[in-house]
Amino acid sequence: MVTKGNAFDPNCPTRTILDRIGDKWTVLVVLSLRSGPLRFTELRDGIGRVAPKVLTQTLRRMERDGLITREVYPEIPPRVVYTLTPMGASLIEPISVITDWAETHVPAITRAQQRYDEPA
Amino acid sequence: MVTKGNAFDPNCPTRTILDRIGDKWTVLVVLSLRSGPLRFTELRDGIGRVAPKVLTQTLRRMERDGLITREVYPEIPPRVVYTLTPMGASLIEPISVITDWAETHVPAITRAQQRYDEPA
DNA sequence: CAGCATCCGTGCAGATACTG
DNA sequence: CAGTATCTGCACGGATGCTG
Repeated sequence: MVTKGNAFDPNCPTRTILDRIGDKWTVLVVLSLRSGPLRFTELRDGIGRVAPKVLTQTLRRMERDGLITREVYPEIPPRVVYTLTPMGASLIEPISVITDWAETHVPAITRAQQRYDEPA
Repeated sequence: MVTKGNAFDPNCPTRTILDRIGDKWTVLVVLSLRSGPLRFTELRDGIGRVAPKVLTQTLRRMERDGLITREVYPEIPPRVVYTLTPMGASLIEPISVITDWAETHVPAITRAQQRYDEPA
C-alpha cells in the first residue's frame, strides 16, 4: 500500500512532510548543507534572494523538526553554524527522487502546457 | 549529481514540480485516481472538504501539465471523467517515496518537536 | 452534474530598518 | 554577524450563489 490510507486526513502527519518538501527554502537549505555546515550568511548568500526573516523562520522550523542543528558561538561578532542532522541528510534521497522525476518529465510537461495553451 | 545545479534558479522548472508535489490537492487527486477514472463529484467526495472552485483549479492545472485527461460527455446531466495519464501515474512513485520517508521519520520528528517546545 | 462568477478574509512572503 | 521588529501587499483558499 502506498499510503496507509490516512493521507486524506487533514491532520495526517504526512501532510506536514509534504509541506516541508514543497517549501522552496527548506529544500534549498537541505541542498546547501549537503556538503557541510554553513553559517547564516553563507546560507543566505548561497541561496540567493531570501529575506533574513524568512530564512530564520525556515531554519527555526527545520531545527524544531530535528532536520538541522544550530550551534551558537558567543563570540564577537557572533557565529552561528547550521548542520544537517542524519535525519535531515536522509531527506536528500527523497528530494533527489523528485528532481530526477522532474528532469525526466519537465520537457513533456512543457510540451503539454504549450499544447494546452494553443489556439482555443 | 543530485541536482544539475539549477535548483537555485528561481525559474528552475524543477521548482514547478516541487510546487505540484507540495500541493495538498494535487497529491490527493493523484492518489484518488490511482485505482481508476473518477467523475468530478466522486473526486470531490473522496477527497473531503474541498471547495469546487479549488478542485477545478487543481484539475485544470493538472490537465494542462498533462498529468490527467478530462473527458466531457455532453449528456444531461453532464458527465466529466478524469483519468490519470501515464505521466500522472508515474508520479505515484515519487509520492510513495515521500510518504515512506514520512512514515519512517514522523515519530522522530514529533519527538524532536516536543523536545524543542519543552521548558524554555 | 459540473462548473463559473463573485466576494471576502487573511495568512504569509518579502522589503526595509534597526540592534545586541 | 545574526538576527529581530515592523509594515505592506496580494496571492490564495474558501464560502456562497447561480447556470447550461
